[in-house]
This record gives sequence, structure tokens and C-alpha cells, in this order.
Amino acid sequence: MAGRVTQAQVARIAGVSQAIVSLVLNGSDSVRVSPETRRRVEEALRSTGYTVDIMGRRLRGKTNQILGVFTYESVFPSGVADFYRPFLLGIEEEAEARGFDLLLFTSPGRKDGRRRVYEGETNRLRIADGCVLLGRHNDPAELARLVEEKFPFVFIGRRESPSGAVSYVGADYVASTKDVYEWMWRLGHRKIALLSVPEEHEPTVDRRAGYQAAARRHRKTPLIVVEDDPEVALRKAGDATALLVESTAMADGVKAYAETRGIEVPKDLSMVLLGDPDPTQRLSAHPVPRSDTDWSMFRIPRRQMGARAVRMLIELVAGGRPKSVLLPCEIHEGATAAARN
Amino acid sequence: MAGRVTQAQVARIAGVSQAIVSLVLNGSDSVRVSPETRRRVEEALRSTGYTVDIMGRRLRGKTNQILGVFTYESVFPSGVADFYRPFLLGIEEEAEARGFDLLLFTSPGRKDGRRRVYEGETNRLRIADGCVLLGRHNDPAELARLVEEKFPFVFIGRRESPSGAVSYVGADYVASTKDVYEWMWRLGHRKIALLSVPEEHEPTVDRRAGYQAAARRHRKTPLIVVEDDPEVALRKAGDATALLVESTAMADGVKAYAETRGIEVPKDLSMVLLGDPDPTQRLSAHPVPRSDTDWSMFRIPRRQMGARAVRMLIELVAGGRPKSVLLPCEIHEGATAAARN
DNA sequence: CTGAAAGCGCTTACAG
DNA sequence: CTGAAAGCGCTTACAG
Repeated sequence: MAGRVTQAQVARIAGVSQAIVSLVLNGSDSVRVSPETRRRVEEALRSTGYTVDIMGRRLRGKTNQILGVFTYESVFPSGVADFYRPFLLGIEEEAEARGFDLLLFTSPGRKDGRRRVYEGETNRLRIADGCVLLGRHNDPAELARLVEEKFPFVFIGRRESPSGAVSYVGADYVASTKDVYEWMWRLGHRKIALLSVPEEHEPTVDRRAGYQAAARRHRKTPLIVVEDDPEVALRKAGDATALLVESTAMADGVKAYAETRGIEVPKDLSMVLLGDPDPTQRLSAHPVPRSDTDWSMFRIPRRQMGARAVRMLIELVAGGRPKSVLLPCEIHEGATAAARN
Repeated sequence: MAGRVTQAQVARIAGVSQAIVSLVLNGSDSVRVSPETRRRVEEALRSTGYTVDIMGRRLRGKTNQILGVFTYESVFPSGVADFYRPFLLGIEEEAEARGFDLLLFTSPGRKDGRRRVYEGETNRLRIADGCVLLGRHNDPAELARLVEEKFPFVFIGRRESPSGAVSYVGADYVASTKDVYEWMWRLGHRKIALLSVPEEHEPTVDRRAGYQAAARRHRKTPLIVVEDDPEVALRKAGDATALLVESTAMADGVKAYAETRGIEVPKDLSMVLLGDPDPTQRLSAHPVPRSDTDWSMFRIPRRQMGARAVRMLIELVAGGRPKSVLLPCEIHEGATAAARN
């Protein structure tokens, strides 16, 4: 028998009602259907090569074991960026471990070519049991609607909404920056400056907060330098012996300039990057040349974030309540931090 | 109104039947429903924030604009390999352009942890309109069943089945190898040898066929060397001035050995790789160290193959007949081929 | 214990 | 022109 086979067809062959076929297929205790009937149905099942239609099952109320992945940008970018990869790796691993399939929402919204959750009246995500959302773009209106619909979703990256609780998995920039400060302190540094960037995004805000908290704890006056020019930045950092730096470009610039002045890293000056190179920069029109330096830094645990998001989503689908989580970053010792000499 | 809103609920609010709501939503010519009724329905639609349930729509017979992607191995591998990437890139681009979402089948089969299409009686792919399959693993039984079911699918990589026509997109190793031979010929080479590998996979068979055809065309006796040891291989190649090589490892070995003997590449000896480094090797337990040589070679057009597979799949879903396609490879001039001196 | 009926949300052929 | 009925494939509460 070719093409689609339905329970009804199987039933006709076996000489039973369609419902019996379903019972044989899903019967919890195998006590419901008489052995003889069961035998005939199983025979017909085999001979027809019946396969269940998930759409029908899902419509009836059962879950599909499908998790959506929605990204505002393309998932397999060709550029250097490719910063989704580690997230997706974690998502896929966890989904596979938990027995879920992944639905990638790739079809574009009509508007400006930018992807969107809602197309007209349709919530595209609905076909999945729940959805992981990622990407830097943030549409508050869509977010609010998602919350209102009570559709299960988890964001990767901190996301807040006035319309209600949003589940997300973020990286703990505050704690990680504190950790780096403490690390420098243990290495004997007593003048530790923060080279920040002129932005007010959450990661930047959080790094500053972490830095300030750590400085306060050691009763030191925070020294936050927001400066584009490496030369000026280094001058403003004064006699600091350790620099916590937010941007790879700035770190490269400062290090290069310092070395022209006979200041060696890490012998005379320790430098630590606060996170991987910023995806914002990587995706920008001016790609930052890859630095060969083995920077001391902390790493955003992207893979774990992906896995965690999937776990949270599964809980949500099962009826759990939204919650948010910040994951610690792992410190990479690297070659640009050393004990104060 | 929170949670799921159905057409029935909207209808009740608007004081019409559920079918009218559907008509307002999908009405082809806007002539079917009276303006006043339409207005009331649209009002109710807005106030409730109704979103269509794709499952219901699909069940009713419409397509769901979902294409499956099934791989026998993990899709986002962490290892060096990652040879799915270019395929996926093409698949995603084309799917997005055509307005399809992608369903990644990640949940594992029960058996040995290896993924499989059929789990018991269920064809898991069925939830998608059709499916792109990729991966080196090949299960003839599953393939036969897929064909028999008339489920629309397209393989990436040549795949034949006795059970019927299989759609696939492959790389044209025969033509590409011929092209390389002709290229060497134009450069003045008259003794062109093929360094093959001791395998009988389709790509190897095809490369040999292409090589032989080209040699025949120029009335040259083919010289095919199948040899593991670079030293022996080079000796067997005799006074050939151009070598077409199947494996990167062998190419590296031969080049290194040749240079110890004072034979320079490409001055004294031209070498061309027949394809990118073999994924088989990359995925093996003994990863081949990445060669720094800018090899002259032809490249498997993985991205295009992915895109083409999606296009073919969409045709298949729309009722087209299975067909197979071989895509030409692009020649990369590289630095290991030169005119005969 | 066994099996027929109701209904999930939707679209469209069909009757008024 | 307009709108109510049938039915897509499935599961499970419910009646016999």
C-alpha cells in the first residue's frame, strides 16, 4: 500500500473500528483490546506500513516532542561571526538527550525581510511545543504578545518585559567581573582599572556593576575609563597594574601601544578581557582583525546556555513557571595576566 | 484574553459561526462575507488577539511549509569536522527564500543511539512536508521503505536504491576530474597520473572514471596508482609531470617526500587535489593535520548542493517526480599547479 | 472488559 | 451572494 495510510484504512482491513486501532497503538495496559482483535490489528498495521500522523495526534492535545528555535538572524551565517554555533550546539545536544526534535524557524516575515514571530495573525512558533529564542534583536511588542499568549518560551540572553515574567538564560557578567577582580587582587594587584565602552547595553552595565562591587569590597576607588583612543585610555588608567578590558579591539590597541612605550604585558601590566570578543563587534561592518594574543579572559558559556535553555523550556512545556537564570563564566588564564612584580 | 484563542471563541464574540471566521481569515475574494459581518469578525479577531493554529490548518489538508532535515550524525558537531555546515547554510538560505521552516530531526532512535528514520511503526519525518537527508551513513532498508511510502525526500550525496527512483544532489566527480585533466593538458602536461585510494566508494569510482575518460580522449594510457606509501606512490608515478591526488594526506606526503628529492612543486611537478579534504578522513580517529599548502583543487559545492536539494524537495512536495542532479565543482587554481617547464 | 462517539481547530465543498 | 455541515487523523472519556 502506497502513500499515506490512516488508522481508518487499517481498521477497515482488520475489520474493527478506527478507535480500536488507536487503542492497540497507544493502549496503556494492553488489557483493553481482546488478544484476537489485537492480533488482527497488528497484522493489518504491519501489512499496510502504517505510520502515525503527528498532526492529528498533536491536534488531539498531545505534545509533539518538538522544540522551536527562533533566531532573528540567519542561523548558519557564512561570515566570521557565526556566534550562534555554540548556542545551537548546546541546544541540539540537550534536545537530543531529552528526545526532542528541533524546529528551526527560518521562513522570513513579510515586512522588511527581518524575521518575526508573528506574521499577521499567526504565531508561527505554535507548531512547536515551546520555543528557544535567540538573537540580539529585541521586539518588545512581540515579546509582550508572547507572554500574553502564555506560549512557553525561553530567551537566550537577559530579557525583561513589563508584561510579565520572561524565562531567560543569561551569562553572569556581574559575578564574572567580580571574579576577575578578585583574581587580580590575589595576584597582588592593588590598582585595578576597568576599560569600558561607551554603551549602555546590559552586559556593559553589569560589568561595571561587578567591577564596582569588587572595588568597594576592597575599599578601593573604582577607576572606570571610557575612552576610544588606546593612548588616552592607557594614560587615564594611570599607575594601574591590572586592566580589565571590555573590548578586544581596545585590548589589542592598548597592548600594542603599551609595548611601544616599553611596558610589557603581562610583566609590567596585566590585562584581562571581560568575555569573548563581543558578538556586536564581530557582526559589525568593521570586523575586528583576529588577535593572536592568548588573552586572559572569561568565556561566555554559550554551549551550556543553550543546553540550559532547552532544559528550562522542557520544564515550562510540562507546566512549570517561568524563571530566569544567570550562568557563571569560566575563567581562562591565558597569557596576559601575571602576579604583580 | 489569555492563552489559546480559537476561531470558535472569536465566532461567539462576533455572533457568527466559526466557519465565517475562517472565511474572513482566508476568504479568497472578500466577496463571500457581508461587509457588516466581516467588520464584526475583524473586530473580534483584534480584541482577542487570535492566532491561527497551524496544526488544525495542516490537518485540514494544507501544507505546513515545513521541510525536514535528517542527518545520521549530530548536526552541530563540536569537532574539527563540522562538514555539515556548508550544506546547512545552503539549505537554510534556500528554505528561507522559499518561505519554509526547517525541522531538524535530532531526537535519537532507541536502538544503538544511532539516529534512524523509522522508530517502530512511525516514520518520524512525516511531520514535515518533505525531508532532506544527509550523512555518510546509509541504511538501504530505511531508504527502500522511504521510497515505498512515496514520502518526498532528497538525499545529499549520490544514493541509489533498487526499490525505485531516489532524488539526490551529488557532486560531479567524473566531470570535475575530467576538467582537471584537461586543465593540466592545456598547461602542457602529457604524463598525468592519478593517485587514488584503496576504496570503492562512489566518489573514488567516479574520479577514476573521469580520469580514464579524459586520458582516453587524449589517447594516453591511464596511470592509476593505488598506494599508501608516498615514496612508493611517487616512484610508481614514474615520469609523470602532473599528479591528480584523491587524498590530502597522500598529497601532503608525496609533496614532502618529493621535495626531499629536490623535486619542487609546482616547478617540477604539478599536483591537484580532487576535491576538498575527504570528510571521511576528517571525521576519523586520526585527524589529518591541516595542511598549509594552498592546494590546487576542485571544491565540492556544498552550499549550492544544499540549496539545490531544497529546491528539488519543494518541487517533489508539489507533486513533481524524483530526479537526480550532479553539480559541477569549482576549480581552485591554488599554488601547486603550473605549466610544464 | 470492550468498543462506538465526541471532539481537538481548521478549511472548503455544498446547500439554501 | 451567504453561511451551516462535513471531515482532515487522531485520542480518550464514556456508555454498554
